[in-house]
Amino acid sequence: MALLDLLGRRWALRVIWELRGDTALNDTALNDTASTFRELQARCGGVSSSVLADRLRELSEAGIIGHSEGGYALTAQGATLLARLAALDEWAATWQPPGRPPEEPDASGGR
Amino acid sequence: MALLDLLGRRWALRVIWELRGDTALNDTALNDTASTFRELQARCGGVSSSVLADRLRELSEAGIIGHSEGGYALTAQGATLLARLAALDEWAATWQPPGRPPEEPDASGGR
DNA sequence: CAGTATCCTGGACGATACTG
DNA sequence: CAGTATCGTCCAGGATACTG
Repeated sequence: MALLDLLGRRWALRVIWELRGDTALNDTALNDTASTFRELQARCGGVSSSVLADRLRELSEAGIIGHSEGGYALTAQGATLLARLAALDEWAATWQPPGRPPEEPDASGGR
Repeated sequence: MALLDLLGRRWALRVIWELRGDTALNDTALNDTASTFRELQARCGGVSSSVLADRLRELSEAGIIGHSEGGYALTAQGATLLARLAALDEWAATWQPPGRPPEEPDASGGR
């Protein structure tokens, strides 16, 4: 699945997660809750700007996020992806890796 | 999501995918369709044995796959994960990365 | 603020050889 | 067949400095 090439990269999922709530009404016009580069960087607690820029470009090219004056936000398509990811996240919450305590709800992008 | 640490690793998803169909009836007793190490290695077209062994151990520790006399198979828990992954795969099929032709259905584990 | 340009390093991955 | 043990390579990611 080529999708995993994208989402498996560090911070990719975290960026999407941090943009939950910032959803564009359509693919070109973003709403006013869009996050700026530095905002995202702060919310992702210390990604280096080079890496963040990489992820943002990749996700943009994939049509998952969009970029406008106001900043970055999920595209309509990105929002549908988020829904599926939420389902995975839900599974991960139920997930009981044998021998370890149940996972805390955690959206961290860290490895 | 720590889950991505696991699934993002090379071949991890491919292994799960190749085991689709080989589902244990419960977590300990595997059915007779379980795949052997060499079978899996062949189906994954050229993973080195060291890496395959790593993935199999990680996925086992995660309770996603199981190992018995007959070979490897998904656990009951692993099967529920597979379902969610299928939903993602489904999304990826609909996915239209702007500028590129629609994706072929592809379960390759390659990067 | 919003990125781009460089350089460096750890560790994942792959190949290969080996044991039981 | 079913793995384990070693070793070398390569590149994603991180740090940092810089431009507009």
